[in-house]
Amino acid sequence: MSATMMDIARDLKVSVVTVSKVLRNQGRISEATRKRVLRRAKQLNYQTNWVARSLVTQRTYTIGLLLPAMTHPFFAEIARAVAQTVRPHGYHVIISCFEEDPELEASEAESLLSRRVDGLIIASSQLPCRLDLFKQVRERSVPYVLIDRQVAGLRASFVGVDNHAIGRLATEHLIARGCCRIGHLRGPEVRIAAERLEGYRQALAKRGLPARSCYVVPSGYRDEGGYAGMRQLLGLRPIPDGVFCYNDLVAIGAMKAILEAGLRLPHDIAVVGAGNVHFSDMLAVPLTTVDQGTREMGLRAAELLIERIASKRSMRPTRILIPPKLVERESTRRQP
Amino acid sequence: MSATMMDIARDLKVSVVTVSKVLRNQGRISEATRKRVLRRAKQLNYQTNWVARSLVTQRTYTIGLLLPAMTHPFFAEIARAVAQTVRPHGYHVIISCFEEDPELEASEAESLLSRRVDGLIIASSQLPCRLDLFKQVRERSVPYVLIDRQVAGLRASFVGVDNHAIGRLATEHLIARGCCRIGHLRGPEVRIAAERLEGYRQALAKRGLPARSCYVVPSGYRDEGGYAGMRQLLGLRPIPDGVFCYNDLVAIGAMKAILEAGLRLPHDIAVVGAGNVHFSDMLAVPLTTVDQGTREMGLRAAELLIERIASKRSMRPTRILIPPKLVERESTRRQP
DNA sequence: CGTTCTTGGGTTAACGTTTACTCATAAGCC
DNA sequence: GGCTTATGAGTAAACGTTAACCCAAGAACG
Repeated sequence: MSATMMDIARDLKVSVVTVSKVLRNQGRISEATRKRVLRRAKQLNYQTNWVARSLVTQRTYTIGLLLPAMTHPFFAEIARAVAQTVRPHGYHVIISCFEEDPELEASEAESLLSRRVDGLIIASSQLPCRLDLFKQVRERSVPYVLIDRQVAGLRASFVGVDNHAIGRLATEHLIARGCCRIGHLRGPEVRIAAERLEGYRQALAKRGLPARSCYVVPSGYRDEGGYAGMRQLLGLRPIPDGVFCYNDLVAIGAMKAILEAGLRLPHDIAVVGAGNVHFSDMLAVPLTTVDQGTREMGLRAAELLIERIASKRSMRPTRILIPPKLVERESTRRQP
Repeated sequence: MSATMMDIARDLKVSVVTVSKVLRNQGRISEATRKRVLRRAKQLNYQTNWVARSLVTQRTYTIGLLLPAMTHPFFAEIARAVAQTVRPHGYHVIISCFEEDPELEASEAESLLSRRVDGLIIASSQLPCRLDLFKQVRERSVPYVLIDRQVAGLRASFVGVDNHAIGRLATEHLIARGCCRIGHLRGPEVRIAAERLEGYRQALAKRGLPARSCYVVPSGYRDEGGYAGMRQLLGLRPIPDGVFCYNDLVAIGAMKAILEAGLRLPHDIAVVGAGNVHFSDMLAVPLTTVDQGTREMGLRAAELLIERIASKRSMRPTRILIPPKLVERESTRRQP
């Protein structure tokens, strides 16, 4: 199989500890033996056995990333940012997707702990908020950071975007573009969606526009839901002249419904999404969206986690809110 | 910290081995002690320490997935399929993205081996085909399966799609829809692209259509490249009336260029993509594409790998080619 | 020259499991 | 009742490292 330190030690007639010290650049070792060990290691193609090292150091240099989905561009982007951020620190990432299934989320979290990950980044399915899960995690004193989705009733470090601001920015933008009957495809029943909805309401109120409850339609978090939701909005009279969508995927579904109905985009209805996923500006009608700093979210969460792992003693929970930015494209570019 | 078998053993005044046997359901244990151990384990909230177990069993129940990118929907889908397939077998997946950087690919592979993954699934950056990397892998006799991208000169198990067939299907479909000046955005300089190009040529030849080399334009593998490539095609006279694009992302870029030029889709130019990524049918003009069975690719690769891991002795390399399927949508729906 | 450092290494014991044996005791059998 | 055979456990060693000490020999010093 693969060579061990013992092999090197035996060949060179030194102790394993000497080899270990050389390979870790630690302790006093004469230049001569250092060279010999290094040379033999290279010859044997030695590679650290991380399993053995982890057992004694109690550090696996692995973090777990618990995501609802990874085919969703938003989470894929997060995963990428996290992986890139922790790599320079020597960490690897085990990604576990629970496909929005809380049962699976719990069992995967357990499983990751069992593998002794050094820390966890979690975008929890917050549906039945599984505080017991987090009690478990805390009990084992494994540092963790929540990302994107907060969990009610849990004091924990969190990195996310300011969802109120997203709702406000998007809605204010629609108003500025002359829309006065603004609908909202409000996504699934999660806190994030509620916050964006709240931002939407605030913006309407601030401009003195009416908030008609039938203009707010649930839409899930994918395009299919956006398509269905938009068709529902199109059934109303008068139809909205602007729609703020929970996210870009929902917006894509919505735009499709709009175009299918023979309406002009953005002339008849303007659309704003949220998330600024990569292909949003490559659509037939490039999508105006609110960038939620996905990359930065992943990056900050990873940095925060690494910091927690490094400093033994538990620190106070930190909250980081990324300020969103409006990105204007064709889907709202019209005369007020 | 977390409870160990020793804790349980001490409490119950039995040996660790007894505990171990109970927890693994192995060896003869009386029902009475079995119950006692299980109860205490639950009380202490015991969880297998996989690091320790891995050290002695030489199995980590972790596989490495080496991908060029994970924000690309195609690879995200593969990652998902792989993870879902191996989970029931108790495996976790460490995903490592090398962002199309061969250096990073090599170092990540090494790093995964160092962590003693039980197997590897690799979509190699085949650019400078790093046979040395694979020699390494083989030397450690870690089973691996190549996915999507073959590596020239390497006899290894491979799961991919029949790329000639993709080129043929797409091109024949365009011909059947009445196109006679068929362009091709041929993607990056990789074997897959060459195979699709070959399929494209075969189809043209079979129908006696001319293969004009200026109609074949490189395009990278993302939408930006497709956009640029299509603009180049639009500069030709006569312009093509049909385009087969390396993949869906490229096709999206191409469609954008077409619409921007004021041409009608599919009336003036029909477009076929490849990959059938999730949002292809949610575009303004839903994209006709060739489904490459992405999910099945991931699934088959994972199954193959698990099989290899299970059967100690090395088996002969297997090649699995998934047959592609044409999915017709609006982007080619026109009268012949 | 005796004492104290420094240098370069070695010893021993973990880390938390599993594996391969061994060994009492009780049961079964003629 | 003496023999074999199940049964239910235990012992010792191993997996490949690292951590905490220890120690001999030479150097430095007064």
